[in-house]
Amino acid sequence: MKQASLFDDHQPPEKDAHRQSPSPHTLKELAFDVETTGNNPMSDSVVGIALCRREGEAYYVPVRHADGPNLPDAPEILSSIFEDETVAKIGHNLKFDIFMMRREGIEVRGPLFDTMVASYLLNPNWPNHSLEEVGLEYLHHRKRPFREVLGKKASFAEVPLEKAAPYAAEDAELAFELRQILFPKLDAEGLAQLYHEIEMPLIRVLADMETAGVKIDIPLLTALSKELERDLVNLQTTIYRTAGQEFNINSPRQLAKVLFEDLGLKPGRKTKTGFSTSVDVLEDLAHQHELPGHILNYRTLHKLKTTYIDTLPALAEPSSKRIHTSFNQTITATGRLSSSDPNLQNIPVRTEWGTRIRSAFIADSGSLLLSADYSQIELRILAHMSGDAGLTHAFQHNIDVHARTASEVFQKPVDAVSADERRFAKTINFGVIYGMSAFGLSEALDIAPKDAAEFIQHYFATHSGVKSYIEETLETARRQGYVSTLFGRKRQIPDVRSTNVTVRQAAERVATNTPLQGTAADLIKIAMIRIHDALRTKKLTTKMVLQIHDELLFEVPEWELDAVQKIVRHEMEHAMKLTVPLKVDVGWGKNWAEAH
DNA sequence: GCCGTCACG
DNA sequence: ACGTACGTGACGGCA
Repeated sequence: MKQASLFDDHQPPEKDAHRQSPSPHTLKELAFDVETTGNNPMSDSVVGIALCRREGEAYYVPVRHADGPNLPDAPEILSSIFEDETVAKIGHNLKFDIFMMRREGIEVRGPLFDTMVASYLLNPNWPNHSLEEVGLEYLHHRKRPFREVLGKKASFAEVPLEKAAPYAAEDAELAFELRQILFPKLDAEGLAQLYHEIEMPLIRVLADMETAGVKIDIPLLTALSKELERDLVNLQTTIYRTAGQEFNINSPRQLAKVLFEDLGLKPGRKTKTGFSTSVDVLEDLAHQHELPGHILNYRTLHKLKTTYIDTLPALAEPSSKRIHTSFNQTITATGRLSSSDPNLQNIPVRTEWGTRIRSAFIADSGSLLLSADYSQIELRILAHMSGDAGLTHAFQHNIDVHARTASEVFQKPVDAVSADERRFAKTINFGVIYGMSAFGLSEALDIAPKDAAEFIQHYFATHSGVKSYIEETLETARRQGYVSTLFGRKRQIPDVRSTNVTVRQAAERVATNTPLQGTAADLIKIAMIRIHDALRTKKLTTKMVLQIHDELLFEVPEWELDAVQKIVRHEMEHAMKLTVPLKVDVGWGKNWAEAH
């Protein structure tokens, strides 16, 4: 690849070298890449910006290099280009670039073409859609490692310009060339609509969510930490006394030795490395000995303390007390988002301690947190996609779907279903979504595999629509090698053709689950885009702050509560027109625990 | 850097 | 006989 830049001749640039750039108004498409001091959008700053408008012609505009010239009027030039709605912006991971440009006071406007997201839609199974990987795959271009360019310098700003400029220019040109390759592929794969109508608009929504962040109550977490520390010390003493020795409770290996060698308890499952000490094993052992119960308590509290209570305050912005997660758009194989650094999609909820931790997620003064979550979204999608008569009828008439499943599986009137039978049915309904096996269901219900097989048989006997839907999905997967969501998102599942039974059955569960989980992901993404739009159009200052797969969390000024509640409910319930209604539960309060 | 474990949907 | 529910991310231990 030709690397053209303003500084190809390795001469220091003229003071107004950037004026060699063509007039922004002649550009219709612009590939760009922002070079930064690091990769933390909250704390790092822009070093320079690479631009490419045609093959073999890339420019680098230094902004904050140690060796200058750092073009004093670059911001005006750049904003006139980047804020031009008629210029499509091409980049690899545009969310990051949008962030960094915002930090420079420049809003990236116009249509987006993100080559990282394009690569993700083409193959969501890939673990890594970095520019290095994607460039290698589609352009057979081996990118020079950033580490190598950085050398011993602490920041890209200290890399000499004659070295920095060609490197940066290459990134912008790579994005430009990837766009030429990936655009036709998206079209050919039927992914263009999903890309342009969902994934690209979503980038700005996610950027705004990450910028907003969510406020935490640090004094509350500090108090919880102290209380938890006392409990843990007490538990540790109890554990050492009960075990008759001191050991590292957090070491599965040392724990296994204590339980299965020193105390002689009967081991359950084995892992690759030794006997398992996981929760289901310890629960069984708790019938034989006092120790496993204490270990389980210790593990739970230790997990909550180290992962959440002690970690979150350190990650908050000191001035605002807000936490800014990353919402990753190109990670999951099904189309869901993921959240990291920190993960705010796995904040505890199921226990009393979970509630206490959620009460530390708070709204700013004068505002409330509003939570809106889809009720049984994947089962409703299953009803729609399968056309199963019973499931569809239940949702259309707002009937308790788990009780109804119980009545059919246990062959008794809905009114006669016991709480236990309903719980069983709920697990079975989850099992259907996961592509259940008799073994998996037996583990989940703690019953014999034979009995689980019987439940499954009863289930499919009374849900012929679901049965044939799953059979057709698997047949389609075998024929075309992939499965699709309602909105056309694809996931390749080559292993459905494997001759290895275990591998094939695992692939079949994936093939069953992916259209359901993936359609739910499409649906909430549509809702997020429309809500984001509606909030802006109506000039509301409410901020969307979190997405947790089937739930959206908003920070709402009190006087906007009524209006926002209506918008959120409407957009979530009408994101797609299905044969069954979508139901959304809305709640609000001063903290996340109250909002639920 | 991998493993086991466990937090969530 | 095998070895199994679907999708994630983060922690501590250990090599």
